[in-house]
Amino acid sequence: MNNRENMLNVALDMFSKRGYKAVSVRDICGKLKLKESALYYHFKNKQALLDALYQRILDLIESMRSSFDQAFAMITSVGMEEMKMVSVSFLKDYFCNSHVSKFISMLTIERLSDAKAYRIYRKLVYDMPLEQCDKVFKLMVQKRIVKAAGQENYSKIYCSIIFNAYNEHVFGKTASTRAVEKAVAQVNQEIEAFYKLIRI
Amino acid sequence: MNNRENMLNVALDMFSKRGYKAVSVRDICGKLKLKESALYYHFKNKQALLDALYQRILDLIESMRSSFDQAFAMITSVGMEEMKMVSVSFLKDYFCNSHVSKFISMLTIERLSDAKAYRIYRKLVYDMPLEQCDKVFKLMVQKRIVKAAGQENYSKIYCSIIFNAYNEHVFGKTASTRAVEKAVAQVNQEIEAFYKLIRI
DNA sequence: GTCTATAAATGGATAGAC
DNA sequence: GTCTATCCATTTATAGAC
Repeated sequence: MNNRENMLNVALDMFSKRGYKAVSVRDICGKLKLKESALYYHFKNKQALLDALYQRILDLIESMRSSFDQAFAMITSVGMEEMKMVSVSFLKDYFCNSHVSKFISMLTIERLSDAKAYRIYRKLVYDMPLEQCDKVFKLMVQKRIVKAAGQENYSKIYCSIIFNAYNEHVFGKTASTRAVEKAVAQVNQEIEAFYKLIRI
Repeated sequence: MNNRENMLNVALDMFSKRGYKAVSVRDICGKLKLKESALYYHFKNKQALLDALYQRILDLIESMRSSFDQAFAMITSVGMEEMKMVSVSFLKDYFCNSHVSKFISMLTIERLSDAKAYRIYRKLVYDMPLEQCDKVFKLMVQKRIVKAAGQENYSKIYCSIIFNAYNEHVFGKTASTRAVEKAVAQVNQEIEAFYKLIRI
């Protein structure tokens, strides 16, 4: 029953659907069945609520980076089945993670008018995924699993496929399993097609 | 000096940056150097302004569909250079078109809480592009330019590449030529890589 | 078609009691 | 930590003059 936590969770949920500016402190407190003054006890003002959420994402990104690195250290080879498994996990555990998904929605709105949100969005959606993919494809080229020619484009195309499936089927939907399954099916199919094109 | 037009243009510009709810009628009229009552002469209320914009996009989509169809009717063959040209034109004239680009931004925000915006967004960003691409790839398979195996995934992957380049470099930026050039460079490179993978 | 003036609602934020 | 009560700015929208 930590209300500070609740406030952050409810705020994230509402900001992710309508955007920071469009959600009032009254709205948030209404859902929490608390008065505004209760919220102002925990946060200096409305902006501080948003800043606290930004800090949470940054922490989350770092913790994901280290789990990624740990998992990668144990990889020895990547065939088609492994690649499909990794892709689906990437989609499900990263993009579709209920927290991450809400952050992406919120940042999608805020980045248009907030430079800080823009930087965090890029980190979460482009820089981090691309960085990890590059490591995997480099390994695959080294092991002579995929063609060396055109390797500098693999990560971008690969990430495009996954992010696009997320965007098309899951983005903005309230954690619908149906939507996730659709995205997974699309990723499985397209990643298989892509793998067949690049393998030696 | 048609003020109704100006109102729509300014509203679109502001909605695309901050979202419908976060922009006040005062903001819009401030930029127009008009009083709110002037706006309420042309539009029943704030919502009517948004509805008029939605109608504009729907009209724009239809007009684009017919230009696309006309251009397609004249195509006889598609080699690598043609494919790159079409891709760049797709990116520049469609997604980066200053009007379309603002609509995409606005709809990106509104679709999260507005079912109508969601439908229009899908039409503009997924359905229309995919529909056109399918026609081109079918022709390419028929002419034995690209491999038949995996053809059902070509359009999705192709559109992912282009939309992702748009999203990464252009989305949300105020019509920066620099940003467009970056996206064009990325598309050129990735589409070439993709073409080499699928050609016979 | 646009202006001034103003109503009515909503939103951010604080003081002080419990 | 939360509540009641309240303040003041912002916002949507309208009436009536020009």
